Amino acid sequence: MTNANVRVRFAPSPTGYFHLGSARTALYNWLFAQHTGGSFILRIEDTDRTRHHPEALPDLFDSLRWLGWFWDEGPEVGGSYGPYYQSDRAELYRQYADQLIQAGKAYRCYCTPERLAALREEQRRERQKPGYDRRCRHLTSAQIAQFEAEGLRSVVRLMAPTEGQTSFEDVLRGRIVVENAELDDMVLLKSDGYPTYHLANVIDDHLMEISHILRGEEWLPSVPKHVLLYNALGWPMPAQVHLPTILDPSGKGKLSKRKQKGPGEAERLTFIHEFRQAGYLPEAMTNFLALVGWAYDAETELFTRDELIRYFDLDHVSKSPAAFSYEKLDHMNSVYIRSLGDNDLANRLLQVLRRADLDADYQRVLQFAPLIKERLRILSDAIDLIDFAFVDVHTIDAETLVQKAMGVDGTRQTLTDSAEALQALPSFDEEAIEETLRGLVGASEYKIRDYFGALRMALTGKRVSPPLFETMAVLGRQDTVQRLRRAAQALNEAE
RNA sequence: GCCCCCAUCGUCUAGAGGCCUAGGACACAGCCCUUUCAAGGCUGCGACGGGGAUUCGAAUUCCCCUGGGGGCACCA
Repeated sequence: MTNANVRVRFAPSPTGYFHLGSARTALYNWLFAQHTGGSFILRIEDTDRTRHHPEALPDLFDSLRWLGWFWDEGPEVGGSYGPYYQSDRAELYRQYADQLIQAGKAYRCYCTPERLAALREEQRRERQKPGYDRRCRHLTSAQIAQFEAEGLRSVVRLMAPTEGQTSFEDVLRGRIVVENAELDDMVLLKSDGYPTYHLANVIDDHLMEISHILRGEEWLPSVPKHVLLYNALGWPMPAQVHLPTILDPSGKGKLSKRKQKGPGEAERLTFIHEFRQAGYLPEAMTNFLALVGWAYDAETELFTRDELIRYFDLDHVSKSPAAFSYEKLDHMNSVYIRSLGDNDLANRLLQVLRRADLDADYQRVLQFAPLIKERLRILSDAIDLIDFAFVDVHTIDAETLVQKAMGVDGTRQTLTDSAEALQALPSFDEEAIEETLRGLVGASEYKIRDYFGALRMALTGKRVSPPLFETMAVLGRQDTVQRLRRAAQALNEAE
């Protein structure tokens, strides 16, 4: 399907950092626009002045660009349907609100927040449906004049029908019908003069000529109210597509926008910048997120960006909520890391290592890249894996250095023998190292596992490391021999 | 409480009446490979929530129940 008239928007409100749930919504909008050749619009719904978070916007823009989901219109890129910040459009919303009042389709309500809270409280106690009781719906002009004279603050409410039904078509879910009695007179304009989501979103979607609304399922219940608004304004409604919720990994409840502890005490990653920081690849994030709520066929899970764009369609978007699996993301990320070229990987690792305060140099990282490539789930795994290569002295605990089967003397002997043999090698390359060391193990009474274990420990200070011979070759003769000798020395001192 | 949405392995899913003794992936278990850890290979475990109805035939259609999720603000 190619339709240049497709215009979709991602419309977050800047109240916090860009998180997984919003990201999936943004992605589907972006993919749908790319797929259809339409436009992807970014609009900032900043009409709640009390919840504005100063870092939200920079975080959002950085994250979207990092992911490569560029917007065709919106902040920092412009467009002919602006402004793209709702706070800059406030006057517009007031005009439409006035227009609705003039037409008798909306009215001013002078009820105080306190009265409304008390009303809700009472309704809750009486087990009644919460909702505005429409007290101000039929004020006389005299009453209105009096309230205005008293300087009472007011909001504008929609005059919703009390009987009949309202229905609409959701692309994924089909026809949805609700009783108008369930709807109440929603606030369109707040007392501070700013619009509510409902008013602003309807007006902007219309004026910006949005063709499809792809948004989270949590908006489904408010669509009937929007239908009323579109009707009151005499506008056609864009196609509605309500995306399934992303659930917490446990499958219990919506994925939180805030920090959440996983099993154990580990804090789960929530914000996109955290995934970036941890070393998830934007390609993998895009691929994985696309699959939370959409599938191409029974088999395929790995998609390039272009394939995603080519294959993505609304027909295969799922209706049921999906739990977010961090394990599967990790797996996919590791697949993407393994597919990276050595230079590419080295460049990405360099940043991660330096951020971890390691004095890493490109050449050495490049040499390690192929050795650790298949051992990384996320880029920051590299820190634990090869930090030893970028520190001069590492203290090795004699306790762990000594192999049980070899004893202190045996371990020390192994280290010095190996150091000597390696020192004497004509050529210090991987093959020569392996041949020599295997020869030494064969001549000794020890098992390969123990023998190499001691060397690994001496060299890296770890039980787990990249392959031994390759690591030695990367470290070089001098460094390797020195590490082995220092370790042997440490055993002397420990005695 | 009321309203809306949803329902296949533990999780993500394929499945649009016979191709299904239900396929793939993650996770998990075992074996192989192996200098550690990974990666890789092989094998295994494992699901159509329940009940009716339609039909020659239902995971696929309809109804009820149950379960899960979401919503009921001068927040978006």
